[in-house]
Amino acid sequence: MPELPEVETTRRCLEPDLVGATIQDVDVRRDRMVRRQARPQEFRDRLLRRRIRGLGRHGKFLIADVEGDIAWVTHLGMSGRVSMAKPDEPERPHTNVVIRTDREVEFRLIDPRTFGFVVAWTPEELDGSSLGHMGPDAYSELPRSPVLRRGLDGRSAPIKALLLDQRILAGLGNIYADEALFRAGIAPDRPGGSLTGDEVQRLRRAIKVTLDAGLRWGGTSLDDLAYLLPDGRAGEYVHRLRVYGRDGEPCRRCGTEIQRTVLRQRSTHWCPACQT
DNA sequence: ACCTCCCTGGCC
DNA sequence: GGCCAGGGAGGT
Repeated sequence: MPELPEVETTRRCLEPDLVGATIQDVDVRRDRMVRRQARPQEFRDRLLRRRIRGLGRHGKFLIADVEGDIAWVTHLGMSGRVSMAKPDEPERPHTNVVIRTDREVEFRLIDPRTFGFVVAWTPEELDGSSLGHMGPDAYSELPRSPVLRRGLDGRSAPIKALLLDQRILAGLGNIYADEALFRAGIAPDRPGGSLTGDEVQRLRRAIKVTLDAGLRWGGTSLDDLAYLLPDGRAGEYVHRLRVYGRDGEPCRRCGTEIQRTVLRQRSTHWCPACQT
């Protein structure tokens, strides 16, 4: 489930331990995790003995700025999470990548489904990657509503699908897209181009409020606890979700039963009374 | 502008 | 045993 609030929460947790640290060891236990590297060996070679200068994020991508103009990029996919642990702490199952530095705790990427990945890219490779074709960050670069509206103009695809398209806006996933549409009072299957100026303004505001709330509560840890903060705590936003995963339960605002439908192969949760 | 597939684990 | 799951690339 890692979406923008989970990745940003992860970033904030990692920052004090990673920024300024020098990478001493790179251990890839599953080759699949470096599948986006042209040559798998390059991941290790480009990071070893280099210093981490900063830690950023764009959309759902975590980006470490490494000496030598290398971007160490981590994506958590569907089931990934990072754990910062002392080397003598037992490893959890599916610890697929371990990176040790000159600091006390090591970076462990745990990812059962291996949809996540790590990669060390040069600036040119980064530009040519999906990261290079990503829209503005939904949290730190959220465009004004007239700009957003131009992006939706003429689009017949459902607004839910457009919110998930990272080339338009980067960072929303299935949970926060549903939550933002509920807050905006907009039905998920509305064609993007059919939204009025007022509706786009409400949607923009709803995205901001939803992401802020998700961040404030440390992100969303669902029942399976696939996502946890790097220190092992659970994100508490799951208790404040308005629609996601609440199908069959009463709408918190009007009491109508929350519906679950499938839109573009993704589960979609919404209140048929509040969202039109 | 769509589907399909990549994986593993958990739940019914 | 079958179905479901936070994401995204790749092919048609």
